[in-house]
Amino acid sequence: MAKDTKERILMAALDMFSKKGYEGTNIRELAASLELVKSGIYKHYESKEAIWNALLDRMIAYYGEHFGSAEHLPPVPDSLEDFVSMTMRMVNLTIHDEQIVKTRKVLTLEQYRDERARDLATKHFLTGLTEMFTHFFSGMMDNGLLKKDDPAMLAFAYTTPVSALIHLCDREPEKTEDAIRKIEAFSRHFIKIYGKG
Amino acid sequence: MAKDTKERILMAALDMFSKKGYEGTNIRELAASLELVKSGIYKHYESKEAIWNALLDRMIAYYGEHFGSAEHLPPVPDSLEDFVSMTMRMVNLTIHDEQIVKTRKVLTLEQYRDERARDLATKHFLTGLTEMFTHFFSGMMDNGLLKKDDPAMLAFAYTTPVSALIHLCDREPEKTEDAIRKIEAFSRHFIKIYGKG
DNA sequence: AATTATAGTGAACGAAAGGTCACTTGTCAA
DNA sequence: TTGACAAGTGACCTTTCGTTCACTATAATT
Repeated sequence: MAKDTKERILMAALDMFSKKGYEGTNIRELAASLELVKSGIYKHYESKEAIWNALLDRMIAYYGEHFGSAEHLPPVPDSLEDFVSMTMRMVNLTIHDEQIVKTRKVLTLEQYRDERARDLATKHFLTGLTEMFTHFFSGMMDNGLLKKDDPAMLAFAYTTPVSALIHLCDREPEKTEDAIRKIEAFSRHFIKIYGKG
Repeated sequence: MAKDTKERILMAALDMFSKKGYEGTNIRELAASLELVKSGIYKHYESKEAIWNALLDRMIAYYGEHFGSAEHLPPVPDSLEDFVSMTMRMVNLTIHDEQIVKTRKVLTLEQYRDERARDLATKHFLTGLTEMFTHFFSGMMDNGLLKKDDPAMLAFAYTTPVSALIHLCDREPEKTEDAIRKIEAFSRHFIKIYGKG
């Protein structure tokens, strides 16, 4: 009679949805993975769709808390080397944190079916990262670390290649090491082009 | 008693798979969309999975024919303006050709479930484009249009942002015009940075 | 003209899906 | 100690799924 069953269901759902998609997931299997019988699930959620909605609520809230505001952002890098290592720290987190990986996969799989998933996908994959790095690049131009340019354009040009390789890791985890090396190489290429000095 | 029913089934499957995914697609509905009764499908394909495999065969073959070899590539651009307009032509094709859009969506939805879809997804979304533009950039460096640099790195840095916006169009078609403008802006930014003269 | 292969129909099937319900069990408050 | 409630069980229900099959209609072949 664990009190955290409701939470465990949510995490198991995230896991299964990320592997098989919403339609491919069935409640019996989900229950079994928690050593529970399917009717037990319905003590905590009234339907499969309710689980899905709760999960999306959670993902949206999590995103808002961790990436939505400027307070959780690292400080603007004070050297180009610092900028590279900040990127690599973020990349390593986002590639190796299972929960984040599963969240990306779920959003990838359900983006055409669910409007809220679609919107969150765009934030996760594009606009969120761009805004975040627009902030950094703005600061780094004031810093004198980067040549003056359109920070939003640079952020777009910087984050989307990184994002493409993160997606590659999600798709083909065996290429992770390679991808990380490539991200670092790209990062260094980038500061060589846009960096001052 | 149309002879092309087998082909029409494949196209209807591409359509439904791209909207609802493989698991979310059911044979009754697929048949109905062709004004056929579900058992009629089984006169042409022995199972749902057989349809899926035939569709993947088709997509793989199509990719090989159209993007796999250098013969279908446009010539290396002979001016930077030509390069931008070549990009925009390609982008417009890939965003507006329904078949290509659906193919991308299907690969997006099934990449974690099916190994062949996974491999084709990587080609479609990353390596194929990169190789193609490596070829162009190589030529344009010989041309004297671009500064000497690592053409593969430039291709990666150029195609992944474009690709990100193409994905955005797939996800949120109402943003297509905006995305196209942004691609052109990025393209011009890119040649300003890397172009010679 | 008779035959045969092909395309399509409609009813039916078994399996698996999501969901309900009466019931049991363990926990905690009164 | 008892009562109430939350958590979990197992049997069961309905619907939907993929698939099969006996049958019909049509077009091509002999």
